[in-house]
Amino acid sequence: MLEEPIGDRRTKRHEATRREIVEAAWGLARENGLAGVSLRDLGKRVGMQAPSLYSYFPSKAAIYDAMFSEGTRAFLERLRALDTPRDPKRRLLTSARAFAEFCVEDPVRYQLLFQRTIPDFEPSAESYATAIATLDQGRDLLAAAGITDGASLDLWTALLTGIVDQQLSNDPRGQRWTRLLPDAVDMFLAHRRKGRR
Amino acid sequence: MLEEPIGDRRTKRHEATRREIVEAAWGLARENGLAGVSLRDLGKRVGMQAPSLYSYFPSKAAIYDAMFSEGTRAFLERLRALDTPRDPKRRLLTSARAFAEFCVEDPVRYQLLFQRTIPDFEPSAESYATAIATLDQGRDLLAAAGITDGASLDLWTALLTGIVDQQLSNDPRGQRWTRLLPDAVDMFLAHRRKGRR
DNA sequence: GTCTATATCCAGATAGAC
DNA sequence: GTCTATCTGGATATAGAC
Repeated sequence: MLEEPIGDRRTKRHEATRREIVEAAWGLARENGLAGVSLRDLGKRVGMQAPSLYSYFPSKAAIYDAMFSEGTRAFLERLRALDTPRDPKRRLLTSARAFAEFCVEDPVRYQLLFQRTIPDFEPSAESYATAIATLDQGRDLLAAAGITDGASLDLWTALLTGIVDQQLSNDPRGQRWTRLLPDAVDMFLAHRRKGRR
Repeated sequence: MLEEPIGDRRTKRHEATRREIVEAAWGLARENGLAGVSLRDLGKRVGMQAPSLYSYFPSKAAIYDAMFSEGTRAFLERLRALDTPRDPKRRLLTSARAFAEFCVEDPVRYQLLFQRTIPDFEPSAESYATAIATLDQGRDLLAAAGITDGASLDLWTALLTGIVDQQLSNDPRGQRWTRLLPDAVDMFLAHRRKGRR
């Protein structure tokens, strides 16, 4: 029972460095784009030579994977932290705003999690499972707002992701599209009411 | 007046080869992704060595640029060929369908024209000007359907591009989202009528 | 764990013979 | 116009000394 704490300390140090590397990778990605992260630059940023990174990650893809799983975890926490107003309209708007804010506040994370445009990167099975569970959570959230049928879900996700996408593409630091969210919710819910009559 | 035809013939041959190269580039892009077009592969495909391509284009970016301008030209022609029904709803649906079809029928072209995710490629000033003129044409088309105020335009473009984007990302060869277009037009126009009351 | 040195591969672009 | 040969520079990853 004497060596265990030492092992723990080593493991902790190791873990801390891994986190440091991932953090630096986010920084590089925000500066040069996701595809612009090179192991040379990354090593430089954390103060080691590129090959030393292989003591912490078996490949570059593993670093992307760590970023991906960190992103999904953050998204899940954000969803869980939502309060759920009684009014369905408020409920839908709350979740829509949460999603839009999450996307807009970090475009690179949005790209990694939701756009999947990175060459040669597929999330590991483990990371992917977490992501799926998170999307289920999102679907539950919409169900709580009364949206359960497939066509409605598809129309709503198109509308919401369209707003986010236009915002990020055409006005990344403003609110030109996100401010339309209340209007979009009104439009969508009114249409659904009409459809049910 | 004797040498001119010869010069013409040379120019024509040159132009034909340029077109052949661009055509091959589209093919490669569809197979390996836009970023996956290499001059080596491209040369192989048209039956010459990579350096020979420089007799036809001054750089790789110039090839992308030729593709870009070809794409915008095709889009412009598509818009011009639209008939414009009297009924505003039909008019909006017609243009929406035309846009969605144009995007979905060639995802790589969509990516090049509308997503701009290519590393180190910016359209030349000339190509860009054509693109802007084309977008103006699109805006006129929406104006003809009665959409002129900024917020409405933004909401509509978000909805339409959201549908296209979800279609391409999640069901590239199906119609899961594009079939919602009539529903989307209904929803949007009903909301506008309500807003005007 | 970290380093240097290197392997391996691929890219775009250029030089110069023919 | 087309070729071969090469330049220049980038990437990920590995070998092996310390």
